[in-house]
Amino acid sequence: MAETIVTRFAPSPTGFLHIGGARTALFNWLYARARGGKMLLRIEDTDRERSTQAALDAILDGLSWLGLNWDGDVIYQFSRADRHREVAEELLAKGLAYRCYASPEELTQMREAARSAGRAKLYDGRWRDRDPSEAPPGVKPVIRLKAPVTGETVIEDKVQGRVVWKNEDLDDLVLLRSDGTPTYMHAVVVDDHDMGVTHIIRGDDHLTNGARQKQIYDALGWTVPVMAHIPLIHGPDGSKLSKRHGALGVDAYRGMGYLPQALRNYLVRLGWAHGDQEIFSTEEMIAAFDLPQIGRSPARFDFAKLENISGHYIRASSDEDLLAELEKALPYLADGPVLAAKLNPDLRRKILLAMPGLKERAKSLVDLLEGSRFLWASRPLTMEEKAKALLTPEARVIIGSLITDLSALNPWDATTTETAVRAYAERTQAKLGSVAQPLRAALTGRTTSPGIFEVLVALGKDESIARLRDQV
RNA sequence: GCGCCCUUCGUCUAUCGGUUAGGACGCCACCCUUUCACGGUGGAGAGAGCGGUUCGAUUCCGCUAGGGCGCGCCA
Repeated sequence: MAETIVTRFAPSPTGFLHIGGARTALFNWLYARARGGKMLLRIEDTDRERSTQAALDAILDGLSWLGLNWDGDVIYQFSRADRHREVAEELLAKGLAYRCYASPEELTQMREAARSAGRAKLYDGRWRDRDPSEAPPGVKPVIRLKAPVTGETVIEDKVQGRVVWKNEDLDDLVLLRSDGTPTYMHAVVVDDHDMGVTHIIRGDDHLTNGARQKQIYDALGWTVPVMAHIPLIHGPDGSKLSKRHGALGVDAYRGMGYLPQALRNYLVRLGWAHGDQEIFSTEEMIAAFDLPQIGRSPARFDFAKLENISGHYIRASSDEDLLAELEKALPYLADGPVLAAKLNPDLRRKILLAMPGLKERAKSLVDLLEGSRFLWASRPLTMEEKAKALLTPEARVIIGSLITDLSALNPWDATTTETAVRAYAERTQAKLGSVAQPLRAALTGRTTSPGIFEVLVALGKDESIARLRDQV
C-alpha cells in the first residue's frame, strides 16, 4: 500500500507570516490535500531570544485566514530538545560525531583564513580525530557531525533537479551547541524523521541546508524525504522582497480587502502553472497542483495582477456571500468599524440591493466599502470637489424639476425611475448624461457610482428625494 | 572570496528539437454606455550574449554577462 504523504510547514515565530511563507504553506497544503495526506505545522522556536508569542499568533491567524488548515496539534520544536540531544549522543556513541572544543576566536580565524585562501570549507576539522584527553579544561564542547570528506552529497530535488556538492566543500556542522541545545540543522532532521515527513517543500534558500541535512540523514541511516526547493518571491524590481512592496504579513493583505481565495489563486500561479489556466477553484487547485510544474526561476510580486484576480473573485461571489465577507473583514479595514457601527437590517438590505452594481466596480472589499459609502452617509452629504462642480445652477434647476417627477412615482423601482428620468430628458431635449450626472452628484456626493437607477432604488424614495432637495 | 541555483513580451507563464513562439495581467485603440467599471474586438510587446551538438534549436551542452540564495554554537 502506498505510504501516506506527510508534508509540513515549519515557520519560525520571529516575525509575521509573509507572502513567501504563505505560498510555501499553500504548496505544502495542496500537495498533501491532493493525495489524502497530511500537512503538519511545526513551530521552529529553538531560538528563544527571537521567538515571540505575537509572531506565533500572527502565523496561526494568517494560516487560518487563508484557509490552510494543518493536521493534528501544532508541534513546538523547542519541546523536543531532549530528543534532539539523545540523537546527537547516539551519533557520538557510534563515532559518527565528535566533540569540538574550538573557541569562537579560533573559529573566526579559521573562517578568515579559509576565505582568503579561497577554500569553501570554513571549519578545518581540527577536533575530528583528536583524543578527548587533549580537551582544554573548562571548555564546554559542541558536538559536530563527522561528515564524509570524500565523494559527493547529492539531492534529487523535485524542483531543482539533481544537485551535487563535493563533500570536500562541506564542513562538519554543529549538531549540539555547547549549552546542549540542538542547532536548527539537527533539529529539523530529527523532527522531520520523527514526524514521518515524506515531502519537504520549502524555499530554495534552504537548498544548501538540504545537502547538510542529507549528511545527517545518512549518518543516522534514515530515509531522506523527497525534497522540493521552490524559488523565492522577489519584489517588483527583482530585488529581495522588502516591506515597501510585497513583504507584508498576510494580515496586511486582509487589511487591503483581498479575499483569501483570491490571494491563494494569485500565489499558486506564482512559480507554478497548469497550461494556460489562470483561475482555479480550491478543488481544481488541489487536483492540478504538482511539483514538476514548479518553475525554477524566482517570480516577482505584482500587485496589479493580484488586484485583477481579486476583482475576479469579488465579481464571481454571490451578493450574500460578499456582504458576509465584507462584514467579517470590517474589523481589519480602514473605516470598517464606522460601517460596522451603522450596520442594521435596513442598511444590509440597501447594500444587498446595490451589490450587483457595487461588485462590478470593486477589486477588493475596500472598494466595496468605499463604493457603498453613499448608502450609509448621513445628510447633508459631503461633496467631492468634482461632484460639487457638477452641481451648476443649471443642474440644480434640472434636479428641482426631477423632484417633482420622481415624487409622483409609485411604485419606486428601477423601471419607473428610469422611465421618469428618460421622459424628462426627452421632454427637455437633454442628453441622458447631462441629467444623470447631476443626479449622481446629488445622491452620492461623487461623480462615479453604480447605475443611477440602481442608486435611486437602493436609497429608496424618501432618502433619494431628501438628498435631491438638499441641493436645490 | 567559495559553493549552489536562475535567465521566453514590462510582469506571471505555456512550449517537453520542427509553432506565424500561445495565454493572463498591465498598456494603447475602438465598441458598448447615464459616470466609473464590467464585457467585447483589435494592437504594440519576448527567447540575455557568444560558441557548439543537430538536417533543424527558445528547447540539449559549454562559456560570458546579469540576478538570486547560502556560507553561525540564527532559523
